[in-house]
Amino acid sequence: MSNESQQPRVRILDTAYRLFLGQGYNSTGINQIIEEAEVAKASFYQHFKSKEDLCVGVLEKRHQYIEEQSQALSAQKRTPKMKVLASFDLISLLNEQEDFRGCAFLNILSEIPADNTKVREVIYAHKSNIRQHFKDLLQHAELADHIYLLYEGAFVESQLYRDQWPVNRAKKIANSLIS
Amino acid sequence: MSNESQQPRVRILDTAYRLFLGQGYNSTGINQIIEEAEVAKASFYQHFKSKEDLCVGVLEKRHQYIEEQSQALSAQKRTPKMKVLASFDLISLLNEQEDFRGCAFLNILSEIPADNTKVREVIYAHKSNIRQHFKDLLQHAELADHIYLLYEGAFVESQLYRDQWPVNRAKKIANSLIS
Amino acid sequence: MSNESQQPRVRILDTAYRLFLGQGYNSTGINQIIEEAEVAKASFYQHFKSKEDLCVGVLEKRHQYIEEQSQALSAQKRTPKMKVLASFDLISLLNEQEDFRGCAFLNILSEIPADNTKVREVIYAHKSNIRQHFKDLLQHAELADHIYLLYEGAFVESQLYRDQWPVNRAKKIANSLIS
Amino acid sequence: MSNESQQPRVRILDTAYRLFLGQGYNSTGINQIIEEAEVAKASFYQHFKSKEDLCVGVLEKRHQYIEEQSQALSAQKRTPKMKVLASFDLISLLNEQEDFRGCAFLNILSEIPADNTKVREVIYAHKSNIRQHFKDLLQHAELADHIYLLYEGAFVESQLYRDQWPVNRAKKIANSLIS
DNA sequence: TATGAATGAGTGTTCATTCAT
DNA sequence: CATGAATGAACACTCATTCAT
Repeated sequence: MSNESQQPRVRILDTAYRLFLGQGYNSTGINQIIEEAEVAKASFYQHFKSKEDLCVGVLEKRHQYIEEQSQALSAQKRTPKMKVLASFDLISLLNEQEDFRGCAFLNILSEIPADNTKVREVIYAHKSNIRQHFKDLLQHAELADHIYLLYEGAFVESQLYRDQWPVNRAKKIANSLIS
Repeated sequence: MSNESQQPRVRILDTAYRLFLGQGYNSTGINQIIEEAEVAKASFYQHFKSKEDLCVGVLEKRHQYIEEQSQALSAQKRTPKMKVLASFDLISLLNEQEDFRGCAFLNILSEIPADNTKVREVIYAHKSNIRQHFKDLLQHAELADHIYLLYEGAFVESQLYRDQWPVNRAKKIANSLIS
Repeated sequence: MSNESQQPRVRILDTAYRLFLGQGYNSTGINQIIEEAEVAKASFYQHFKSKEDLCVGVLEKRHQYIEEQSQALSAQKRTPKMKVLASFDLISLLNEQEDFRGCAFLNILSEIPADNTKVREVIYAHKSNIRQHFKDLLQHAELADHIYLLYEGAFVESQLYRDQWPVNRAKKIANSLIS
Repeated sequence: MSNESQQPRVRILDTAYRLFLGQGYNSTGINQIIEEAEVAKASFYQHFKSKEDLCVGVLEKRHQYIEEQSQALSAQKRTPKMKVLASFDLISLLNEQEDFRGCAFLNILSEIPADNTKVREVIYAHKSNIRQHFKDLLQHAELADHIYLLYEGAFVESQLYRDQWPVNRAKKIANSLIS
């Protein structure tokens, strides 16, 4: 499927998604995006009113992807416990597929100014969603947050160590925690 | 104590420390640093051969600060368990003092290119040190990593939620985990 | 004809041409070029991806100019011998017009790092072209190179002595060499 | 013989000589010189009041070296003709030893502003000296300048072509010119 | 709707030189 | 005599964004 067979907006979003995740938000310039997406600069600003706006779009796309993968992995499992543990498999999968780039949401959280409300809200929504997901499955708020913190810690640490050990460890712990 | 009463190198490092932590690495330009540190641009490059080099300096300073604070809080405690729990108090303290900016090391990890070895190594060393700290105190590798992942998760999540709940939760869990 | 009546790319090239020839490549900064060409800095980099790229452009423009002048002078002459001798008149003309700045190609050859392939190739192509020109006219390779070396020597020495004597002498010798 | 066993002035001069010839005048910064010469910055300015001043020193040293080599090659020859031809062997030698960097005097002539009288005079003196050398040997002003122009052309062209052909050709021509 | 030329403000870095000690 | 810290100005280059066509 060639680049030109897609709508400009889609091409921009796909390209930015790939670049923001692969090399970071600040390290990715508008020029690189429009060049690789093969769109004109003004076309870009027709579809996204700013780089920040694009960032929101990318994070929403990422959210959707994470959701899909999560549900795909979860669907094969029968018990809530196994569904929870599947979340850690998702991190493993992303680490492998994307060479330990870590959590796109947390990375961008570190890159944007603290007062960037719009982007922060998308990140907040995504993470709250995951947190709630654990709560829904486990029906035990404290345990859910325990798992959630392990999940987040494992994600961020596997990026730092460029190794799956934090995920493996966290999953093992989670397994022992959930009755 | 006025700005000029310090050595230029100290002024640069202090300023960069404050700015990198407060507004991020990429959002802080050399120009802002030298202006607020009141040094000439070439003076800056006499003391630090690049911005990356300064970043290493800042992270080392941060490491030192974290160590000092950690030991100060830890010194008041008698048992290993209480010393471990004191680590969570340190996050609480930093969150309060620095308005939930999160972990400087993880933030910068997200900001730099993945192949920046020098900076990554400082970050790696700092985090490995903390991980080892828990291992030394608890004499139980698995438990130590459990605590470590909670610690990291709590740090990163309190930045996102701009709230102490993740630290409080993590500390409470840690308290129950350690016999 | 005012500056603004031209396209930005043309204004940049004309300005750089004038400055590189008049004051040297390294002594001419991008800032001076864009200021005198009355274009924004980013506009410059839209048309030329680097200073080196601009240098290539300037040398190509110079090549064109030399060719035109050479053919203009040559066209009036009937015999190959007279056409060869006209080449020396070209040096005289340039020396007068441009105050003995010497050969732009050789000057820039001295200014750029030895491993700058792109620029070197333009210089090489220009000089090879001149050398071949003599060979074509004289149909005698050894004689042609003899003339070529005198031509180059005359160009470079008139720059040093800020005087036409080397050109006059070289032309006289050439006259006596060609049957 | 270690670096420190020499006087500072000598170390600076030797280093600058090597660097100016090897990588060019403008591409060589004061910092690189003092670093490789292992002298303090202020020590440098004690011995040379400016970079231009150092340049004069380097060119004088170069002049001396060329003279010595020239006389060494010349001394073995008996006739004036053979002594003249030895000059071309010198270029060959330098091309080999110094990887076709060309004539240091002409290179620097191209690098400095046209109004730099002090440096120009050293260059002028050196070249006048060579020109006079040919006149003295040949006792025939026109022939001497013919050889001189070939000599200069050969020097500059072997730099451009990174090949000995111009020197070989020029020497052969000179051989046939001198009775 | 789509374009690409144009922009001002900024990036990190290096220059040759001076000065207090 | 020797030092190394300090400097202002300049370096080549990139940023996200706008606007006339």
